[in-house]
Amino acid sequence: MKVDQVDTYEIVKKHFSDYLEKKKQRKTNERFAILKEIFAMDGHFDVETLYMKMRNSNYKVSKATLYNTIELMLECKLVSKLKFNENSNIYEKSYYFKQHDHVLVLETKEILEFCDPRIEEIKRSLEIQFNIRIFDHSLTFYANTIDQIKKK
Amino acid sequence: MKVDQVDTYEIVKKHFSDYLEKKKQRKTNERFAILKEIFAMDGHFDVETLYMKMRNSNYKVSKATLYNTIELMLECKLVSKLKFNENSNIYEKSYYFKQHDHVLVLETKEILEFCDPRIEEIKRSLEIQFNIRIFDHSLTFYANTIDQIKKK
DNA sequence: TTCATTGCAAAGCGTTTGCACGTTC
DNA sequence: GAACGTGCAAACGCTTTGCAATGAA
Repeated sequence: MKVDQVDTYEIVKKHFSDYLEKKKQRKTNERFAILKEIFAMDGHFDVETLYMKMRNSNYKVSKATLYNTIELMLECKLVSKLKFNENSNIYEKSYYFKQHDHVLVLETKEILEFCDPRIEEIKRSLEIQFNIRIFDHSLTFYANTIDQIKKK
Repeated sequence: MKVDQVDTYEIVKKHFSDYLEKKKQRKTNERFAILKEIFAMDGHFDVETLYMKMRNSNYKVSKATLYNTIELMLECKLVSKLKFNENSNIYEKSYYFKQHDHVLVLETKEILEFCDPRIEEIKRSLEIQFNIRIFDHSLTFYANTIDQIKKK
């Protein structure tokens, strides 16, 4: 099922709204404007880009508010934070995507996504081996295109 | 074979020395003092801790030099950078350890290490699927101890 | 002698904080 | 009308940079 952007926004808006209510947080225009902007972007984004986009939109917000709001979205899983390198945090909207991992292609700066069941198997082995309960993971592969290899 | 610290230092010193020569970089006392300090520490370290240790040692260096030197060690694989969270970069000496991944245990702040051949299998699958050449990866699991689960 | 490397302090950069003002409940 | 949320600018913490002095080759 392909869901267009308007529908997507309405659904995540309800999700966010419910979360705010549950946490007794206020439903401000800023928060919904940010949510809308994030879900209108495709793929991944960083705070600076989001900030610029909102400057140019009809609803300007400060960076403080952006960070505060993204924090709320992280809590309710509408957004997830990717830790590719320590100088630039990248986020992605996450509501409609099942859990996945990433491949960074260096030359093209592409972020490929994949989902491999063997991760889950490794997780189970580790839980038994160390007697722990794993609740999250982060896996990123770094790659070159074949073309790049040939050039070298 | 168990290698004691002195031997370890002599071997990595040669490795580092060779690398500096190859890259036409100077062999300064600071660089070797930092190498010695890192390989005398066990496990992982952050820049601040290393800086403090060196302050109290008989060879004081500036942070600028520390960062510069660590950069060189990253290049020649004597040290690797762990990206657990964006506020605190953690490094580990890496010459004698084969490639491995990490499990962070939240309550105890333990860093467990493991090595699982299934990662290599996933890597090969991705290379074929996306027609790319993967040269590195980063995998971290986040866990709680079973005790912690029970307390909740 | 030459010029890479160093130490120091200042600058950068992304993120957080403090406070007065504005808005939701 | 009582907080909570916001914008702004200043503070933060880690890392990098600029520059004069040092020292490896």
